[in-house]
Amino acid sequence: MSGKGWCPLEGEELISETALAETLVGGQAFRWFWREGEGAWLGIWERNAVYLRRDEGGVLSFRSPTGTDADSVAAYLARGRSRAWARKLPLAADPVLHRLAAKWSGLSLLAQPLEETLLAFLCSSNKRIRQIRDMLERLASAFGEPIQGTGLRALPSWERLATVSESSLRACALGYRAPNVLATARRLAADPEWANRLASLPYREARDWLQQLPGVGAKVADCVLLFGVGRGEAFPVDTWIAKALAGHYPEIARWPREQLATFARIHFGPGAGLAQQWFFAEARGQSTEALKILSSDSRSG
DNA sequence: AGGCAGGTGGCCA
DNA sequence: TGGCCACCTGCC
Repeated sequence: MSGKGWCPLEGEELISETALAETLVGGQAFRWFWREGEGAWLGIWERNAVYLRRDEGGVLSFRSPTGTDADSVAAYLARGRSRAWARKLPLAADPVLHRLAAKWSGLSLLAQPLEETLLAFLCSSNKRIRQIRDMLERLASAFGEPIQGTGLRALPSWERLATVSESSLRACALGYRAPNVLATARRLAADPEWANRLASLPYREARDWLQQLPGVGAKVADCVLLFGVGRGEAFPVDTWIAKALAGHYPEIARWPREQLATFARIHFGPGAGLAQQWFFAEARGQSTEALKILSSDSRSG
C-alpha cells in the first residue's frame, strides 16, 4: 500500500484512527492539519514538514518534503515511550485507569521541541484548541522562517520574538498574552542556556523555574514539562481534567487544582501525564471526524 | 448579541 | 493556602 515516497514506520504497534487523531490534534500539538486531498495529516515542527497516514490495517507511513527521516519521525511520535509510561501506571489497582488504557492504547504523548511547546502553551490561556492553532499560524507567518520548498513557515524562535514589538504580537490576535510572550522572549534570549538547564533540573525545580516566566502558571508549566521536556510525572490540571477527575474519583471532587495535580502525581506515578491525556480524550468525547474538521487545512491544498 | 473559553496574576480573607 | 476577578479575542 505504500505509494511513491511513502515510507512505513516499521516495528510499531497498530493504531486506530481515533487514537491517531487524538495524538496529533487532541490538544498537545497544534500544527497538524488534516489534508483531505492527501488522505493524510501534515505536521510541522522545527524545520520539519511530514505527511503521516494510516492504512486500513493501522500501519503508519510517512513522507517528508523536508527530508525528515524515519528515525526523526519515530522519535517525535515517541510511541515506545508512551507504552513504557503506560506500563508504569497502576492499572491493576485502578479500574478506571484499566478501562482507559484499553480504550486509548494507541494514544501517544509526542516528544515535541521545548521552545515551540512553551510558545504554544503561553498562548493557550482562555483559548480553545482552534484559536490556539490560529494564533500560532499567525505567529509563524508573521515572524517564522520559511521552510524551504514547502511554502510553510516554522514557528519563530524566542530570539526572534525578543526583537518584535508588542503591537505586532497583538496584530497576531494574542491579546493580553502579547506582553507575556514578549517579556518571556526577552528573558529567554538573555539566557541562552535556559533550555539545557531546565532539562537538567528535577521536576519540582523545573516547574518552579518555568512559573517565574510571565504568563506561565502551574497548568502551563506542567504542559511544557510533559509535552516539551518529556517529564511523564507532570499532570496538567485544567477545567476539563478537573471535571473528569471529579467524575471518576468522587472523593476528591472538590479539591483545588493544585491539590488535584499533587494527588495525580502520587496516585498515577511516573506515567501520570499519559493518564492525563487519556482522561482528556475521554472527557472531550469528540468524534474523529470532528477532530479532522477542527484541524482541516483551509489554506490552498 | 453576549457569554465563555484547556489560565494567570494580583489582591483579600 | 483558597477564592475571586479582570484580561484580549474570536467563536458558538
